[in-house]
Amino acid sequence: MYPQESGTIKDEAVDFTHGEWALLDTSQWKLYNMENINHLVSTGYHLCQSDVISHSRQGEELWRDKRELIQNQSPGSQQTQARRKKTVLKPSQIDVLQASLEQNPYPGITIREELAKETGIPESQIQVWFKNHRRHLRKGPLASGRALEEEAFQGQEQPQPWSQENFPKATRRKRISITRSQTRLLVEAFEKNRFPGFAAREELAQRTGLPESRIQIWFQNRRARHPVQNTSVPVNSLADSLTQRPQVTVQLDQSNLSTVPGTSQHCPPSYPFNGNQTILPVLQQANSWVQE
DNA sequence: CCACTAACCTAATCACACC
DNA sequence: GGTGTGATTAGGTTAGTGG
Repeated sequence: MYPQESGTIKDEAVDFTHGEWALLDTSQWKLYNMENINHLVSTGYHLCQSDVISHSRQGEELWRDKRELIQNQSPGSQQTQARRKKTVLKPSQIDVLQASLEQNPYPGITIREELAKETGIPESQIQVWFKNHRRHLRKGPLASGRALEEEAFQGQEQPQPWSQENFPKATRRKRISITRSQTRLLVEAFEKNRFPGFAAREELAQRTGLPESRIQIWFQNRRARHPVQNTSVPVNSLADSLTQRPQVTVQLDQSNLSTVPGTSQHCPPSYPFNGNQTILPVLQQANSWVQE
């Protein structure tokens, strides 16, 4: 049944022109998202959980990126930066970081700043580098494939030599205090766009005098503590759930997700699937509207 | 095309100041 | 002790780079 036709969600979904994307705000995007789901259901398209979640997540990303791309475009500007440009580390820099990682995978702010000085890499990027590389230590440098992951999962629980407890407690960055006026600027920006890209964060950094990395953290904390507000319109409140924590937990019946044996091949779950998965009330609701 | 990985996200939690 | 909020973490995802 899936895919019923040769088309994909992407093929079926309504898209906008470049100019139309620019005009979309958050709630309009959500409406767009839900109307696509409705459309797919009404045309008999078979959707599984991962489709909806994945499409919704990708959709918001897409919307976010397209919107930012367009908003940031000024006449004559080259390319917009939704993300920081990916830095390619030199072998000499990697050597320094690798040596430090082997000594202590949880370097405090002092060590990170020393490494920043030595390598010329910004401290915030060093922090990210350590975070990304600690997972190699946990999984093992060769365990990148799915088969290897499963093998590791089935294996015995082993004492983790790289566990945080085995290392001295890292000294934290000194907590910065954000003034009222800085907060006002940040909140203002947050209300316009909850996901500022690199360029937008840099601009905010300039305007507030705060480091870009702290602004990124501020937005992360803010998003977590100020979830998207529900409106009175049902379609919005429903779509809100797509970007927030799932709201219902149900016992999943695999047959509800697919009528075809071996569907997992077509429709692999985006997240580890344990049969007691928390899912979104999207399809149910979407179906009920279609039936009206 | 595909593996690798920097950059980014959420969620949970820690830490600390302030009341 | 409760609250607010900046900082850190794990784990998942996205997207650029290079073989």
